[in-house]
Amino acid sequence: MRANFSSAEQSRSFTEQGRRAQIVAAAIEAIVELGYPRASFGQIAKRAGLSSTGMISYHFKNKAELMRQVVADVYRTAEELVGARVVAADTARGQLRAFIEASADFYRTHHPQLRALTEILINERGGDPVLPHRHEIEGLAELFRAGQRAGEFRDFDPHVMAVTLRHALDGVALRLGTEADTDTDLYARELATTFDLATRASQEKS
Amino acid sequence: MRANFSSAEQSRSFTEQGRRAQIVAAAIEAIVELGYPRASFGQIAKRAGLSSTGMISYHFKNKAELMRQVVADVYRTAEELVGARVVAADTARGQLRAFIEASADFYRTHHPQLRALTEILINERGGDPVLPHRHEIEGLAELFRAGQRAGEFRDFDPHVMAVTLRHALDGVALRLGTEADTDTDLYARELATTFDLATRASQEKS
Amino acid sequence: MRANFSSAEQSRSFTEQGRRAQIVAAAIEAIVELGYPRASFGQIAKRAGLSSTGMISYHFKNKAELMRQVVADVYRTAEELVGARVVAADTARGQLRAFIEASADFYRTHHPQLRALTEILINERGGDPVLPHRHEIEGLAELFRAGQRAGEFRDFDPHVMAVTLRHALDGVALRLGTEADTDTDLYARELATTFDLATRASQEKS
Amino acid sequence: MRANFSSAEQSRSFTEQGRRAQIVAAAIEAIVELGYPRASFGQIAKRAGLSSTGMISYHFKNKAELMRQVVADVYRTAEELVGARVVAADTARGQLRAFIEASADFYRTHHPQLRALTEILINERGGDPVLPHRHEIEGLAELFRAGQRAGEFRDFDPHVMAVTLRHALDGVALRLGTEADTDTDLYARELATTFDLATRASQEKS
DNA sequence: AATGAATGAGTATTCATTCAT
DNA sequence: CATGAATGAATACTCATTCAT
Repeated sequence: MRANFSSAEQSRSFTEQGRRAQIVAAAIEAIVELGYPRASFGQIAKRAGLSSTGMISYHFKNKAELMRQVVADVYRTAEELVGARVVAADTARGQLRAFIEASADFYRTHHPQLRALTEILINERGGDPVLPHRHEIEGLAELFRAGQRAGEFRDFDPHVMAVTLRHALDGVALRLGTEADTDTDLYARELATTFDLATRASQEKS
Repeated sequence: MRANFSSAEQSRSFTEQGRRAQIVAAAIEAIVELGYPRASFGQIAKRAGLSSTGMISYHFKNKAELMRQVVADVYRTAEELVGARVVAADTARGQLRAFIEASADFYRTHHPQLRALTEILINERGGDPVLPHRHEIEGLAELFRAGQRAGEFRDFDPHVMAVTLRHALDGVALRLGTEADTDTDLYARELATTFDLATRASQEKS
Repeated sequence: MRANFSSAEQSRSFTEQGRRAQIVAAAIEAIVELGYPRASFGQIAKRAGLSSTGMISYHFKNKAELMRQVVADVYRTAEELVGARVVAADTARGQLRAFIEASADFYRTHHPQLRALTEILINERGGDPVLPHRHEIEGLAELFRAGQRAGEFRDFDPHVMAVTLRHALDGVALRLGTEADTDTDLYARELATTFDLATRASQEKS
Repeated sequence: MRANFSSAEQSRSFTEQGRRAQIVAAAIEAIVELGYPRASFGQIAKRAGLSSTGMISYHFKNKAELMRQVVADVYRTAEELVGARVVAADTARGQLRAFIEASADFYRTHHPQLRALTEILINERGGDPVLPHRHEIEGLAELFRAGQRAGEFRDFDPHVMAVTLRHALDGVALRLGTEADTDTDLYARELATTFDLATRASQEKS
């Protein structure tokens, strides 16, 4: 009954995992609609179809723990979707382009999740949740370093470039929230070209 | 009346303007120290040397109005400092570099203001405050368009590039808040090179 | 059925009686560690090795009923241990001394029970639970009256003296909770002398 | 306007001191009527004539701080009333008797305060509030030591006797709460005799 | 007999805002 | 201008109790 919970995660059956996922989804909804500071347990419970905020506390020790779960879930999903496409590419340039395009796709298909993630990371400070972001930037920096070693990329600071790309992508996510008509494909193409030009070794063919 | 504002800001003569500026400064302090959701009137009053929150309500109709004032003040200062250095350059490429370097300088010298601005813009939604950000992006896009018309820049989407640059710079500001040892000069140099490479008209065929 | 109760208390055979005793013991632990107001069903269940508070409600109609059971259990145990030593003495003076010494021994060997009892009696009011305390004081008063009839004790108010002794002993119990190094033997000796002097018929004219 | 606040303390004028005293009084009422665990801010506010619990938090940082204030107030009053009568006596025996009688009087005239004090001290553990009690016991022990040095008292452990007396008196206070018809004068006389007999040097005349 | 989920009332505390002085 | 008191709603979180399984 609880063996196949990973597929039941989206269902309405009230298993522990199901309820937790339901509450996480409601938290994302609430943050996107109201903004982090107004995403109270009351609002989250309402969106989760719960009759009282007590149930949230029953499933999550803390508000902080709930938020940590939101962050972890979004990161996990993003890494699964983006990572698969990055490793499928064989050159560093190809991986960079794949990363940017897969990220943009992820923003388009999961933009509430992304918006919620951004708000939480900005507002929940001093705790652990920022760490994953740092972890992700390190992964990007490593990609850049590998490309530099392979002679595909010019000589730039990999960490700074990783931060730049990461936040440029975050910017797209934020646009998606406020400008409904944002064309993600355009952004993806432009960003891919922009960072290709900015990173490639000068003698490379485009 | 507004010419000697910066010197009156620190004085003890509590003109209407002075009090407002004092409260705005205290709000920035509070947001930076506590984060937007915990920057209450109580905390702001304490930092402004006021013994009651009533005075804040007396000078600002709303909390939203206070936040709007913070945003407006930071934008005005930034535009003054950055704008002066941008117009001093004669080519579009030079202006782009000047913009990036001046922005980085501004972040270094005004990074609490920047941090507060970012937090407010993320959290305070649905109202006017986002408009200035949009206005600034339009200015950047115009700079890009002018450079393209002059043949200095390659053919890219000016709006997307403006958003990308804007958020890449925001990323630096966010780093400054969480990583104390961030080297703004390094970021400035790297970003200038990055966006120069990403925007300039191709010198070699590609 | 109740003869081998103390050994069944630790066993894993969860007879009705065993479960109830287990919960009562956990309640005592919780009260001692957290104080009465924080000794919630959750804390009690955790200490009883139960995974849900529902089981407590299953075995006890009320929180009040559980507390009443705690009080009753402690009283029964105390009366058994102390009573045995009191009746073994043949004079009233001897019985008084035996009572004090046995009580002090009981506090030393059962001081969590005593602490829990005290906290419950103070906080749980308006119900029956205070009655046993009154009953015990009546027993003490009777001891004093018998001693007075026998000419062993001077003429004092037996009820007041019973209350005085009862609470003086309670004081020792409270000390044991807060001052870890309390010397029960010293207290026992001093109290025995004190109340012997305070109660015995005068040997010299006064 | 605020100069004579000590007389205005009981008045209905809304000075800071007056409001605090009013809330302290309401807290005592609530504890006596409902017991410590049910003496919530809501109940206290109701008894203080306040329309919301927010006002209590406005005047007291914490519930703990409010309770600490209750304890401090009751101790201060008791020390004033009892201390005056103790120092008026010239022998240690006289001081002991004066202490017991003054304490009993205080319990009679201030028994809600005493009841509240006892409940707080039992339930609020681990904090500072217990310290005054310890301080008071030290004072009693000092009285006993002085009497022993003067040859008025026999050789007993002054600390144990102080604890015994202190808790015997507490017992009277507790009786007053549950047995409405308790005769404080009887208790005072009996306790005075009891502890006189228990402490006096054997050759002393009574 | 036992579990875990659910409920709904209750907890202290914080908040922006108002108002009399 | 400024204060401090007051309001009332909102906050996260805990609780005893119930109930389906």
